[in-house]
Amino acid sequence: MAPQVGEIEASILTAILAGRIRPGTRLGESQLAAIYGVSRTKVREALVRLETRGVVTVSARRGWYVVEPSVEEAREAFHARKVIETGLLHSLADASGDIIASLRAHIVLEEAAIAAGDVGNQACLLGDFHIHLAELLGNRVLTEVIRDLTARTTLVSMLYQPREKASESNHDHQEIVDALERGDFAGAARLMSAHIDAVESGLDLSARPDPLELLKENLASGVLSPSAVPHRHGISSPTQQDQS
Amino acid sequence: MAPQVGEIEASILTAILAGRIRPGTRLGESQLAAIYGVSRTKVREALVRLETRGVVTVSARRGWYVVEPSVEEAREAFHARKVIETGLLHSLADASGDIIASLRAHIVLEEAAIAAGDVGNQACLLGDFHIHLAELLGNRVLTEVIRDLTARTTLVSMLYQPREKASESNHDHQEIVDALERGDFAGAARLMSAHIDAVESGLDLSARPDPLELLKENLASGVLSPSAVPHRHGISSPTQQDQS
DNA sequence: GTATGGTATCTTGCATACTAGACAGAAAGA
DNA sequence: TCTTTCTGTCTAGTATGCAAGATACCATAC
Repeated sequence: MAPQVGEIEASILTAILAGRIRPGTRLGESQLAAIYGVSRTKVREALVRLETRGVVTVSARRGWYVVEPSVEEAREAFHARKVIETGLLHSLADASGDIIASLRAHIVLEEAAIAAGDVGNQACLLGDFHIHLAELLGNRVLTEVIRDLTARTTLVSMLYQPREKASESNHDHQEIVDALERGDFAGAARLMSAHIDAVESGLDLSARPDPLELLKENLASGVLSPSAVPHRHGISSPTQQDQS
Repeated sequence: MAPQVGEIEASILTAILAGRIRPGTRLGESQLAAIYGVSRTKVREALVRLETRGVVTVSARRGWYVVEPSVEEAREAFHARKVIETGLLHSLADASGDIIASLRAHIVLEEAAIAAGDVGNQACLLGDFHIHLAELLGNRVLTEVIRDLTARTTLVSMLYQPREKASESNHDHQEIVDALERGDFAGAARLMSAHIDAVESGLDLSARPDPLELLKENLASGVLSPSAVPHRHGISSPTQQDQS
């Protein structure tokens, strides 16, 4: 009946990655403890682990929140992914037929989710492609790293992107697998780099500036006229997100 | 007086990386709690964080141990480092004079530690070079990743290498910085790859086979004569290491 | 009507108490 | 003397209780 720490961790993580919990959402220890039917200790351990993975943060005596990556962090995460994933493809010597088949099967899943319009599942699956790719290449350490980085960029997408250009990503994935099948690993790496760039540039990294940054701008603009105060944004409160 | 969780985490980690605590050493919760003068809760959180970083493992109801990476894990860690660090160097567009100067200063520190014969400090500094390099390139996410991977390979070195060929590594580092100074990033990446390969191949990855493997060999050799049982190895007990 | 100050409540932070399981050593039987 | 079983002790796992602090709300004064 009582779930393990790992299960709680996974449950929270998938809820976040599927978009059921938005960045900035507060995750109260007692709340979660009640939901999972365990004591706060277990919940705490799960949250600590998610913190080391860069998915949640704790603010002392205020609570746990799903991270809202800054523009800077977003750029770094994308850059990190580009470095690692292209490096991985470059280091490849061969790709067995099994791997190609497995990746193609995954792409079919993506297409199905896109056709069904299942947004949460879409985001999950599109991220999973990269994790799946790393898994198939057999290095568990790198897989772990890519898994966490993908989680981060998925969070970034949620914050800065109105909606994911799912079919474009899906198309990119297909091209990458095509290149792999041809044995053109350098080409695959190039496509991967372009793909991650495309996802990043598809975001509106200026759409959601730091509240502090916004304030500073307003203060710098001389007289603080009432109309300059951005009432309608209301981004200073982490809990303002509706969680419907 | 009472140290923070982060301080405890760092303290344990540096002790491990400096070789003061050997792989396989047991880390009892109550023991550590007494040492740091805090309750088990804090120690536990520190250990959980170190676990997610791949430095310690917990065996259910038996205790926490400094990880003893298997040969497989060792290979994966080195491969991961090669992929990431060469990818990082490849993605480089320029290297400012400040960075070069900072790296050269670090290399001087390495030389000093080698000259002084300070083995623990040597291992630390040689690993730090890579972390320092990542830091200077300005991506904190990648730096974190490289930091953890370096910790892993340092552990591997402790297990499988009688002693680090410190001066060779130091020489490699110099060559990498030279290449960076010339703006030859592809060359630097090539040197880095060779360097990591050299460190890996310098290890005796067959020196410390799995206890299970050893047992299997002995069982396969027909009659289990008493002399065939490797008493003097005693690798089944994680606490047999002297901790002088 | 607005601003300010105080209080009440809710949050994590930390320590302690308790539980269950694993291991080791002793004792009993073969 | 060797093997097996049982029991005591030590371990992490978990829950709970209390304390410190931050936020939010309400009352009061201007």
